[in-house]
Amino acid sequence: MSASIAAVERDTGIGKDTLRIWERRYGFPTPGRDAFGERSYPFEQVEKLRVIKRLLDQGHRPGRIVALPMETLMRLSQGQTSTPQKLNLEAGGSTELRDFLDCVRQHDAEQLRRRLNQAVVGMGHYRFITDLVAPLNGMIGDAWMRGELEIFEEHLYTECVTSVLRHAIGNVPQAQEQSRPSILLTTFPQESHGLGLLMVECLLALEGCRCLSLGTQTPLPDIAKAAQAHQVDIVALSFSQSLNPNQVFDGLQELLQLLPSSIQVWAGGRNPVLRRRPVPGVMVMGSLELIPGQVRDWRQHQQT
Amino acid sequence: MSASIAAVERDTGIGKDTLRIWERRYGFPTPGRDAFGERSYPFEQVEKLRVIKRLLDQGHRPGRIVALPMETLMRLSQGQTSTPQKLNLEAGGSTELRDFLDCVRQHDAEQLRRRLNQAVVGMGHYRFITDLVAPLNGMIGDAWMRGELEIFEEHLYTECVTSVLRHAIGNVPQAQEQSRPSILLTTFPQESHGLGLLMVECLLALEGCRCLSLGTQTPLPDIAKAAQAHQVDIVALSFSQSLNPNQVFDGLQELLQLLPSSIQVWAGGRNPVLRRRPVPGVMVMGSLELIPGQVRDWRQHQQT
DNA sequence: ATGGGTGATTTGTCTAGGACAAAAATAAAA
DNA sequence: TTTTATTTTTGTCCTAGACAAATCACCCAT
Repeated sequence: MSASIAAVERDTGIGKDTLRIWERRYGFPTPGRDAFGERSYPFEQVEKLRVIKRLLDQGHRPGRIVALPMETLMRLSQGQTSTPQKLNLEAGGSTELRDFLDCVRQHDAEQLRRRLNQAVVGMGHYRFITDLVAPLNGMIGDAWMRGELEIFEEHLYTECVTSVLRHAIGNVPQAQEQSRPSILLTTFPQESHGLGLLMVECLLALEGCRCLSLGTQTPLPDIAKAAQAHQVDIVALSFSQSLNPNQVFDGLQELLQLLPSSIQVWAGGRNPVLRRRPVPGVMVMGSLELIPGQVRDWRQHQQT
Repeated sequence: MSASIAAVERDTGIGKDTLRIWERRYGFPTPGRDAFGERSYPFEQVEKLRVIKRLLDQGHRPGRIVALPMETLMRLSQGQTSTPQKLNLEAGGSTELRDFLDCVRQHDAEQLRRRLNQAVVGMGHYRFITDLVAPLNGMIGDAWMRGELEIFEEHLYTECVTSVLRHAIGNVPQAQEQSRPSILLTTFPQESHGLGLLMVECLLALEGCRCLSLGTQTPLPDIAKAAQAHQVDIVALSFSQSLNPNQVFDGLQELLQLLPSSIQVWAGGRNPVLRRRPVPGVMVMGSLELIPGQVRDWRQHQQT
């Protein structure tokens, strides 16, 4: 059971060049060679690389951790939470959130979906997203970071929430054709995570915006073309943690050049680069709660 | 207006290695160099590369087309249809289908969604998928191949259909907890196209199967883990044209090894490799219409 | 004409090691 | 303590060569 360098890149998100140079610099990984002299990564090393990737996303540096033994890495993973929000830590999430998490752990998709649907009705769309889905996403992400959750369990969760959210969006009264701002939603080509986008779409629709989603992974030139074809006021993008920070930064700058200055660019999501290295001209939405205010600001500013 | 090699890879889907070797072999592209000696691709060349990528997906070979002037490439794009189905050609699709296509061309998402929703109610779920969505997908794909449709227009279409389909699936009476076969649905990691999966999910749900979708892009080991954790009877996978045939073939074989032989693997989608090089042990669903029959077959076979 | 080999060509992906700018960490100065 | 300069770290790009697998082109026999 061993994988080619391309397969490892795909499964870990670490580039081929990087894998090769780690081998040279840090002495890990140490792939064998197949009959053709090509690198062949044993399964355990791929597992370890995935743990390393997690830790890198958390802020650790390669030189310090790549050569470490698996055991030490696991210990590092345990003690840490990606978002140092006191809220999550002190209570380990409210009891209600824990119930949802337990559904995921027990693979009970039916019940999870049922409860989510109840929550939408009970809490209303806005709070459902800000107070339930958003923190749950964080908890799921953290649990996965700590290795407590399998990837397929996260997928199952994502699929359930997606389905419920899409249904919820369908129930938001459609904005008028001419209502503004009209907003184009999508993600960059490498970004396959579409849940954040859906949450934003719902919140924007609640504010009476005209939403136009292209789904995930739209090439940059096409984002620009769509924005102009539909004459939108704002382009909203979502960036998950998994994205390469450089590509996010470069991509945003490139996109700004492709768009007329009259169209604003809003960026949100958990990707650390947004806070660490803000791109001039891009409005960074640090939190979902800021969205309604931003929409109101836009409208005020536009009326003048 | 010029792009780095990483940006070109992102926007065209052509790998860095490939871009460099085309330059050496075919004399195109001919990027300039920036202040650091790194390749800098002019905008027009990126455009041309995207056209080339389209033609490659259609079956053309690099050696024949990469060096050709833009004008010739455009002419090549025009005359061709990917699926030589007489049906599409002779009438250009029924007039009803054409109406939907026009909605896409005119960027009228609202009307498209409205009409799709009407169609679901009017035709029923089954025929909506087999007689409307499936051929429409084909027409949209062909139009894109011919360069008549922008990528963002295709994205908009996909997003609309996805939304309508998800809503439709919500209305299919949920199968009993214990009903069988229970089926796990997902795609391979490289495959981001989730529409086919949704169509299949809907058809299977109509047949009373217990569907469990993981969404797109699940790593192979996790597909196997999920299948065993949920004790499904069948793993159903969808493969679009864009996927690398090798990866499909290798991936399917690898998956079979990870799964116990009691779990069947069903594969569907437009990817040519499925028909050209069938994988022993994998049931290939050449057409959506075959699904109900296959489910019935499974049940009969299982009762014995 | 059509089906089935066989050799030649095409093509993507891998390998090697070197180079260097940008980011991050550390040390030094205010 | 804050600011500035210097060192280290780190990812990505570079060149150039190699080769297996897929595909084409050709010939032969049915």
